[in-house]
Amino acid sequence: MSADLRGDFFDRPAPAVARDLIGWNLTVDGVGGTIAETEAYTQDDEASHSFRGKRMANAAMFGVPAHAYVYRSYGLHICLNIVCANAGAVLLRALVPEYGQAAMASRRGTDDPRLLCSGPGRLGQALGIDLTLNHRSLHDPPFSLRPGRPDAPVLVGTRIGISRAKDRPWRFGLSGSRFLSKPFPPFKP
DNA sequence: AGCGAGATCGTCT
DNA sequence: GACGATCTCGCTA
Repeated sequence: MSADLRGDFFDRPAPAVARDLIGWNLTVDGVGGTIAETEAYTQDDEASHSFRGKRMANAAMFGVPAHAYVYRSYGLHICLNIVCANAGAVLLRALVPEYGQAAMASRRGTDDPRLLCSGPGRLGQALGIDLTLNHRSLHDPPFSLRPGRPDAPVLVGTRIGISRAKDRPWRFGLSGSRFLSKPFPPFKP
Protein backbone atom coordinates (compact mmCIF):
# COMPACT_ATOMS: atom_id res chain seq x y z
CA MET A 1 0.00 0.00 0.00
CA SER A 2 1.46 3.36 -1.02
CA ALA A 3 2.00 6.23 1.38
CA ASP A 4 -0.64 8.49 -0.20
CA LEU A 5 -3.25 5.74 -0.06
CA ARG A 6 -2.50 5.26 3.62
CA GLY A 7 -2.97 8.98 4.17
CA ASP A 8 -6.33 8.94 2.39
CA PHE A 9 -7.49 6.11 4.62
CA PHE A 10 -7.52 8.37 7.69
CA ASP A 11 -8.57 11.54 5.87
CA ARG A 12 -12.18 10.37 5.96
CA PRO A 13 -15.03 10.76 8.48
CA ALA A 14 -14.24 9.03 11.78
CA PRO A 15 -17.13 6.51 11.68
CA ALA A 16 -15.92 5.08 8.36
CA VAL A 17 -12.33 4.86 9.60
CA ALA A 18 -13.40 3.29 12.91
CA ARG A 19 -15.36 0.64 11.04
CA ASP A 20 -12.53 -0.16 8.63
CA LEU A 21 -9.85 -0.24 11.35
CA ILE A 22 -11.26 -3.43 12.89
CA GLY A 23 -8.85 -6.27 12.13
CA TRP A 24 -5.84 -4.00 11.55
CA ASN A 25 -2.62 -4.58 13.44
CA LEU A 26 -1.25 -2.00 15.89
CA THR A 27 1.94 -2.11 17.93
CA VAL A 28 3.85 0.43 20.02
CA ASP A 29 7.52 -0.49 20.32
CA GLY A 30 6.56 -3.97 19.17
CA VAL A 31 3.82 -4.41 21.79
CA GLY A 32 0.21 -4.79 20.66
CA GLY A 33 -1.98 -6.88 18.39
CA THR A 34 -5.13 -6.90 16.29
CA ILE A 35 -7.56 -4.02 16.75
CA ALA A 36 -10.72 -5.57 18.20
CA GLU A 37 -12.84 -2.56 19.22
CA THR A 38 -13.10 1.12 18.23
CA GLU A 39 -15.39 4.10 18.66
CA ALA A 40 -15.83 7.14 16.42
CA TYR A 41 -16.19 10.77 17.54
CA THR A 42 -16.92 13.70 15.23
CA GLN A 43 -16.93 17.47 15.64
CA ASP A 44 -20.73 17.83 15.50
CA ASP A 45 -21.05 15.19 18.23
CA GLU A 46 -21.90 16.26 21.79
CA ALA A 47 -19.85 13.37 23.19
CA SER A 48 -16.70 14.40 21.33
CA HIS A 49 -13.81 16.25 22.91
CA SER A 50 -13.72 18.43 19.77
CA PHE A 51 -17.39 19.48 20.08
CA ARG A 52 -16.71 22.65 22.10
CA GLY A 53 -13.87 23.80 19.89
CA LYS A 54 -10.09 23.68 19.92
CA ARG A 55 -8.45 23.71 23.35
CA MET A 56 -4.95 23.06 24.59
CA ALA A 57 -5.67 19.47 25.54
CA ASN A 58 -7.63 18.50 22.42
CA ALA A 59 -5.56 20.39 19.81
CA ALA A 60 -4.41 17.13 18.22
CA MET A 61 -7.98 16.40 17.12
CA PHE A 62 -7.85 19.53 14.96
CA GLY A 63 -4.53 18.52 13.44
CA VAL A 64 -3.31 16.08 10.84
CA PRO A 65 -5.21 12.82 10.16
CA ALA A 66 -3.37 9.60 11.06
CA HIS A 67 -1.70 11.33 14.00
CA ALA A 68 -2.31 10.39 17.65
CA TYR A 69 -4.65 12.16 20.00
CA VAL A 70 -3.74 11.05 23.54
CA TYR A 71 -5.72 12.24 26.56
CA ARG A 72 -5.97 11.52 30.28
CA SER A 73 -9.30 10.07 31.31
CA TYR A 74 -10.78 10.56 34.79
CA GLY A 75 -7.49 12.01 35.94
CA LEU A 76 -5.59 8.74 35.71
CA HIS A 77 -6.13 6.59 32.60
CA ILE A 78 -4.40 7.28 29.29
CA CYS A 79 -6.42 6.72 26.11
CA LEU A 80 -5.22 6.58 22.50
CA ASN A 81 -7.11 7.96 19.49
CA ILE A 82 -6.27 8.25 15.81
CA VAL A 83 -7.16 11.61 14.25
CA CYS A 84 -9.48 11.56 11.22
CA ALA A 85 -10.95 14.20 8.90
CA ASN A 86 -12.87 17.24 10.18
CA ALA A 87 -11.64 17.18 13.81
CA GLY A 88 -12.87 13.62 14.24
CA ALA A 89 -11.05 10.75 15.91
CA VAL A 90 -11.21 7.02 16.52
CA LEU A 91 -10.85 5.84 20.12
CA LEU A 92 -9.03 2.51 20.33
CA ARG A 93 -10.93 0.48 22.92
CA ALA A 94 -9.55 -3.07 22.67
CA LEU A 95 -6.79 -5.15 21.09
CA VAL A 96 -6.18 -8.86 20.78
CA PRO A 97 -2.94 -9.20 22.80
CA GLU A 98 -0.55 -10.87 20.36
CA TYR A 99 2.88 -9.22 20.59
CA GLY A 100 4.87 -8.39 23.72
CA GLN A 101 2.47 -10.10 26.09
CA ALA A 102 5.12 -10.21 28.81
CA ALA A 103 5.54 -6.44 28.65
CA MET A 104 1.77 -5.97 28.76
CA ALA A 105 1.42 -8.29 31.75
CA SER A 106 4.18 -6.47 33.57
CA ARG A 107 2.65 -3.03 32.95
CA ARG A 108 -0.86 -4.23 33.79
CA GLY A 109 0.03 -6.29 36.81
CA THR A 110 -1.90 -9.34 35.64
CA ASP A 111 -1.43 -12.37 33.40
CA ASP A 112 -5.11 -12.67 32.49
CA PRO A 113 -5.10 -12.06 28.71
CA ARG A 114 -8.62 -10.65 28.91
CA LEU A 115 -7.45 -7.91 31.27
CA LEU A 116 -4.38 -6.83 29.28
CA CYS A 117 -5.79 -4.49 26.64
CA SER A 118 -9.58 -4.86 26.61
CA GLY A 119 -10.78 -1.36 27.45
CA PRO A 120 -9.31 2.01 26.44
CA GLY A 121 -7.52 2.65 29.74
CA ARG A 122 -6.13 -0.86 29.91
CA LEU A 123 -4.99 -0.65 26.28
CA GLY A 124 -3.16 2.61 26.96
CA GLN A 125 -1.40 1.17 29.98
CA ALA A 126 -0.54 -2.14 28.30
CA LEU A 127 1.05 -0.41 25.31
CA GLY A 128 2.92 2.10 27.47
CA ILE A 129 1.10 5.10 25.96
CA ASP A 130 1.87 8.45 27.55
CA LEU A 131 1.12 12.08 26.74
CA THR A 132 4.43 12.55 24.92
CA LEU A 133 2.95 10.45 22.09
CA ASN A 134 0.24 13.08 21.50
CA HIS A 135 0.51 14.55 17.96
CA ARG A 136 2.80 11.75 16.76
CA SER A 137 2.14 10.02 13.45
CA LEU A 138 0.79 6.48 13.57
CA HIS A 139 2.89 5.79 10.46
CA ASP A 140 6.17 6.39 12.33
CA PRO A 141 7.93 4.67 15.24
CA PRO A 142 7.25 3.81 17.98
CA PHE A 143 3.93 3.08 16.27
CA SER A 144 3.34 0.42 13.65
CA LEU A 145 -0.06 0.24 12.00
CA ARG A 146 -0.78 -2.24 9.22
CA PRO A 147 -3.96 -3.40 7.47
CA GLY A 148 -5.43 -6.74 8.44
CA ARG A 149 -7.91 -8.95 6.67
CA PRO A 150 -10.28 -6.66 4.74
CA ASP A 151 -13.15 -9.12 5.24
CA ALA A 152 -13.04 -9.21 9.05
CA PRO A 153 -16.66 -9.49 10.32
CA VAL A 154 -17.60 -6.34 12.24
CA LEU A 155 -20.16 -5.77 15.00
CA VAL A 156 -21.91 -2.39 15.34
CA GLY A 157 -23.38 -0.85 18.49
CA THR A 158 -23.82 2.33 20.49
CA ARG A 159 -20.89 3.89 22.31
CA ILE A 160 -20.00 3.16 25.94
CA GLY A 161 -19.44 5.36 28.97
CA ILE A 162 -20.85 8.60 27.58
CA SER A 163 -23.82 10.66 28.75
CA ARG A 164 -24.64 12.58 25.56
CA ALA A 165 -25.35 11.41 21.99
CA LYS A 166 -25.77 7.88 23.30
CA ASP A 167 -27.81 6.82 20.27
CA ARG A 168 -25.14 7.07 17.58
CA PRO A 169 -24.13 3.56 16.34
CA TRP A 170 -20.44 4.36 16.27
CA ARG A 171 -18.98 1.50 18.29
CA PHE A 172 -17.38 -1.28 16.24
CA GLY A 173 -16.05 -4.68 17.26
CA LEU A 174 -14.35 -7.74 15.84
CA SER A 175 -17.14 -10.30 15.60
CA GLY A 176 -16.68 -13.30 17.86
CA SER A 177 -13.65 -11.86 19.68
CA ARG A 178 -13.39 -12.57 23.40
CA PHE A 179 -11.28 -9.44 23.85
CA LEU A 180 -14.10 -6.89 23.57
CA SER A 181 -14.30 -4.51 26.54
CA LYS A 182 -18.01 -5.32 26.81
CA PRO A 183 -20.41 -7.47 24.77
CA PHE A 184 -22.35 -5.94 21.90
CA PRO A 185 -26.03 -6.14 22.87
CA PRO A 186 -28.36 -7.52 20.20
CA PHE A 187 -30.07 -4.77 18.24
CA LYS A 188 -33.41 -3.84 19.83
CA PRO A 189 -36.29 -2.69 17.64
C1' DA B 1 -23.50 -11.06 38.45
C1' DG B 2 -24.34 -6.68 39.68
C1' DC B 3 -23.92 -2.34 42.22
C1' DG B 4 -21.42 1.58 44.47
C1' DA B 5 -17.53 4.07 45.79
C1' DG B 6 -12.87 5.83 45.38
C1' DA B 7 -8.90 7.32 42.81
C1' DT B 8 -7.30 11.82 40.51
C1' DC B 9 -6.89 16.13 37.69
C1' DG B 10 -7.71 19.32 33.78
C1' DT B 11 -11.50 21.69 31.95
C1' DC B 12 -15.69 23.93 32.22
C1' DT B 13 -19.78 26.11 34.84
C1' DG C 1 -17.33 23.11 42.77
C1' DA C 2 -18.71 19.40 39.46
C1' DC C 3 -17.84 16.39 36.00
C1' DG C 4 -15.82 13.02 32.65
C1' DA C 5 -14.71 8.70 25.78
C1' DT C 6 -12.30 4.54 33.14
C1' DC C 7 -10.82 0.84 36.17
C1' DT C 8 -10.62 -1.72 40.39
C1' DC C 9 -12.10 -3.34 44.60
C1' DG C 10 -15.39 -4.61 48.13
C1' DC C 11 -19.91 -5.68 49.19
C1' DT C 12 -24.42 -7.91 48.55
C1' DA C 13 -27.00 -12.23 46.66
